[in-house]
Amino acid sequence: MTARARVKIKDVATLAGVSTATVSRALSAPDSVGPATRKKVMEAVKATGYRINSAARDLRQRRARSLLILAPNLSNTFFSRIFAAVQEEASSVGLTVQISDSRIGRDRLLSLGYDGRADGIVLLDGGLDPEVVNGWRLPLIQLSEWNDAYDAPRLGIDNHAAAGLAVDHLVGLGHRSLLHVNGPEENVLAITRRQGFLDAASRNGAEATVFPGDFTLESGAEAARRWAGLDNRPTGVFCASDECALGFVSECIRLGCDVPGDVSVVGFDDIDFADRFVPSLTTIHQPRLEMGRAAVKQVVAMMQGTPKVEADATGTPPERIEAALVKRASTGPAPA
Amino acid sequence: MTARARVKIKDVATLAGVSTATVSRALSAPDSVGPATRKKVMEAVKATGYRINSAARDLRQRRARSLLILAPNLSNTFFSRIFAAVQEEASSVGLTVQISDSRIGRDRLLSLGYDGRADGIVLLDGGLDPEVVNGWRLPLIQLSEWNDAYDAPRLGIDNHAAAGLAVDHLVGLGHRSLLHVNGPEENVLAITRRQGFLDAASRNGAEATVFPGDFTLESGAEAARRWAGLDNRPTGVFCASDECALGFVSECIRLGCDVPGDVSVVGFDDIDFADRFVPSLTTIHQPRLEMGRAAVKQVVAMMQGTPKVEADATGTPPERIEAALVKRASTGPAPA
DNA sequence: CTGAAAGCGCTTACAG
DNA sequence: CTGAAAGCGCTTACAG
Repeated sequence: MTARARVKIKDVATLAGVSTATVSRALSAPDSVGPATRKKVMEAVKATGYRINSAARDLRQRRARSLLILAPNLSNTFFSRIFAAVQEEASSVGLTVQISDSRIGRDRLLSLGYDGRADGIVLLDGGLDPEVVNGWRLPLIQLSEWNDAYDAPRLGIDNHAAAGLAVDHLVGLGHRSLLHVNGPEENVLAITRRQGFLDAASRNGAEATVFPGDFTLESGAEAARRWAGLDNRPTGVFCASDECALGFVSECIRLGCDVPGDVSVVGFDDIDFADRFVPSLTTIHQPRLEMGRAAVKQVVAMMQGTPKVEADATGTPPERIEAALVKRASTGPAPA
Repeated sequence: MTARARVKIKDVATLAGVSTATVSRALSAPDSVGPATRKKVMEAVKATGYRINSAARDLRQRRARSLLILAPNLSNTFFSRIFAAVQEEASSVGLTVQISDSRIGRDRLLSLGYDGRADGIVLLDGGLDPEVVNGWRLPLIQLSEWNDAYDAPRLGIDNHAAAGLAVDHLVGLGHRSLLHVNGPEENVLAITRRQGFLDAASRNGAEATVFPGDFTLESGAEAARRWAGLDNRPTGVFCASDECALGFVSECIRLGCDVPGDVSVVGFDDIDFADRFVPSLTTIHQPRLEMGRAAVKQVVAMMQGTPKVEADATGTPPERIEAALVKRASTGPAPA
């Protein structure tokens, strides 16, 4: 392990007494060279400690063997399992993974889709400039969040229907007055879940209120304080995210209220802490491993030239992932 | 935005009526070309929508403008803020970030340090084969976890002393019998925290017990069940991680015990949920943003040839980040 | 200030 | 089965 100059294919070729072309072939398609040659090359590789320079190979082959994940906030715990799933699936087909925050400058963002370092994109942000996204010349899939102006297939759960599951659950427990703590105003997930909440409440003939929020713990706590100040407190609460719901629940407890005795709370996502919180959180489960894996498969298929699947006649995006309500301890019968 | 062939520097040069060398210079060092030439080139760039092919530039310059982060578990919430900090800091100096799981095959792992796609590594895993790590020919910094057999500088808090802070806090509250829920057997952080716990307990003349664990929520819950079965239950518990501590606390509550009435619990890390849990968690704060930023600065300095800072005479690693005890609601006076 | 030419380290038709 | 040569898309001494 002494420090040595980087060995390149030419060094191996010289040592083995063959051409670089033969070394290249012996390494990438062993069957295409003679057994004796193969042996000589392999010995030279071992003796020199040669490892291929991927950057050079990538340039020559005009592909990077790399996937780019773009997310609006790398420290969001909702994403971490998706990252892990994407990494695992990508790795299994020989691709490396780059992760970047999608909220970087417009110019830098534009470059990402052009610079020859990635050959596919998994986009977790529905809030980017469509001109930038559509300007990229790379296979791309929208995961979780989406934007109708992006010209790319999407993958995710049915957020509208999922919100309905939460409402139906609360109504089934006897709650007649419902509160929704919203996500960020412009966020497509928030908009869809909110609409799903309103539609389901109306369908069930329940009273519906909406408080602002932004998916965070703190916004949930803030909503709880506001809720506590109400004259007629809704008894069933549906939060746009688990973090928000956990913030809501913990602030309620801090204020001396009982969950679910005084108020039932439902979250969204089923992050790891949801079933460890006290009380454990009733929520909508999003299968994040499955989402990450499916996204990679889809984008890899696109890289290999599979034609995009189009939305069917009803406008339903073709790639639906099943979400489900998980009943836990934060919801119970409405107080008498 | 019609689909068009990728435009390269030659196309720009032709349109502007100059050589590719001049285009290259106009773009990377505008002052080195004449104003009129510069203008012609810029117009041609705009007209063609040219964007540089980074892969080609990287190969020619023999650097990748990219940092590689290696972590043993991408879905671990402790890492997410570090990732975000690294990304932010790297981005501010023009570097992209690749993230990879460090628990991939040995061969694939070895390649990462050789393949010309990264020019620096931030390593968050102390459990890799030192031969592989030392075989890499790239500036590398160990962050959080470390391994004495790695030939690279490290950055992190003083885990031994931090464990002492937790113990002193519990002893100060009157706890005389202490329990530690350990991290994974072989993990250097776990070993160091455990030793810090034992040394501080002994220094304080407190009784000390250690249960196995692995940093996870579930292992904390398991330890709580085991604790509950004890005849003489320790009243002060120090867990090797926040997740473990939250698992311990929630299982205690589930078993009908009061925290901190019956048992005080201290965690380690100060993850986002620590202050939102009910009760909020007393823990050791690790400044993860600072850690991520400092790691990037250090590895960038190494890339620019700054000589490694050596450990001083006392053997103290030079790059210490301050950890601190954060007192919250999960700890209180020992029961009478 | 600008251009012709070499070269970063590979792969791949093409020819034999 | 193997090699000579071209080329992936850039940058950079070198010369003028």
